[in-house]
Amino acid sequence: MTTFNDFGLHADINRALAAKDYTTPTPIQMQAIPELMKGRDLCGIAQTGTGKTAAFSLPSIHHLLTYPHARPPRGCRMLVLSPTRELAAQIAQSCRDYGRFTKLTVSTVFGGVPINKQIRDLSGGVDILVATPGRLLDLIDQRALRLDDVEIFVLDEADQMMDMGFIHSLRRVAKLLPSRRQNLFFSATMPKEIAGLADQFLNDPVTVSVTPQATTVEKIRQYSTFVEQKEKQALLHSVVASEDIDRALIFTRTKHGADRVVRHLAGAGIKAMAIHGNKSQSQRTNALQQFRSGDIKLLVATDIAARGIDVSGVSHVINFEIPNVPEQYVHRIGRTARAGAEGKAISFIAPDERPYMKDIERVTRSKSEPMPLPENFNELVRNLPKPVAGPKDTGSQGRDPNRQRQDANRGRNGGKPGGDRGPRREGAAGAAGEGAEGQRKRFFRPRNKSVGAHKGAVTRVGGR
DNA sequence: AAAAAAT
Repeated sequence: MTTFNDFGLHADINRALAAKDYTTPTPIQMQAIPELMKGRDLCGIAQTGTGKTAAFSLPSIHHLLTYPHARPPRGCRMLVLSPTRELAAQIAQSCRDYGRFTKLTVSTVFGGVPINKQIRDLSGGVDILVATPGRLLDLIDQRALRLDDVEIFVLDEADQMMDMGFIHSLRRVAKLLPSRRQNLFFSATMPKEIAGLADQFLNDPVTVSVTPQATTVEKIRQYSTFVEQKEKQALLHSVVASEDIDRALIFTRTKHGADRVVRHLAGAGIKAMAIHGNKSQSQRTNALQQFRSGDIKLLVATDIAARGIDVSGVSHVINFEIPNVPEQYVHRIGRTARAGAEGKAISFIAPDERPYMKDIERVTRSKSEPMPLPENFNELVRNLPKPVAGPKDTGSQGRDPNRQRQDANRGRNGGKPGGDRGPRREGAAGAAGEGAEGQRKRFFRPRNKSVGAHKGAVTRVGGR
């Protein structure tokens, strides 16, 4: 049987693994680590929880140690991009753990927190940088960071990074990377568009897949209940009371919805916190930290927490509202039953959500078990405690009519999703010289066929 | 259609 020691990783890494009591690699680690140590590009189809972070960070740290190199001032040797701040923080923490017996430096940069410390951290250069796209570009624009020295580039949750609003940043980042580098690309699902992108982006990649396309994790028992939207809150209270919950993640479709659920729970004397993109970064960090520590057992979240967030002991995922993208369901319920544990997913399905659930069952090729409403449900609905007042209800209302900056960003993406309308619109950046070649659709440098794929094979770009 | 990500 393969153990971590068999990979021939740097001794300092093995020491860290031993300290963590890690001996047996997961399937993705088994497949990916040897190839990555050869310097190959990698296309990984995997969710977090499959051991993905270690799969890419261990061989990368090995590379950084084996080919020592002075830290490039204001640069980094390895760059990891993540779609959410929480995930970035989590990845950075893993890298620190694995590199704890080395002198490698790990930094993380994302928005919502002061930038000055990040600028200072970067000034002398770092070995590993984990970032979200917005702040990364901000730092680059401020000349606090450059990407010329990146040897390893990791794109995590690539399918989410392809979304509108991310893709522009991603293209910019890609252009700033040196052409010779190792690319690692991870995506939980691999729909056609992503596969196409991966193809442009990776150079003769090894493909590893540990979850068959968007299928539901086996260990999770899935239940669903048909319930009117208005009565979901009562059902939630009943579920919280009757289920043996260690930790539960409750997903809503909107940020507002998440807050409302928390206020209702509070009204019934049930402690819970919300996490979503309208909360300040400190509130977000705090909520996640309290959920991790067990101070709160219920975390109500938008899909900000659907991916990647790795909290052990999540016994239940409750879909208070059904996601309308089936893949998102897979991500959500993947927050439970992690690392061999068992888990339960319970979905509340309002009449108008039935089609979504159908879609989900088709995509996951699984069917959830019906969970009946409790006997005394009508009574529960009638006696539902009032929610505690929200911030809006408490104090001065609408004393803020100058709220018209919402649309400030609108102009940029112009909202035309698939719109290939005209080659012009490179938006804000203005006519940035940019090659005229038909590279509208090329998010990344075209894949260079130049054989070899070996370390030495210098890939050239732009020479056409 | 919503959410995320820069201020």
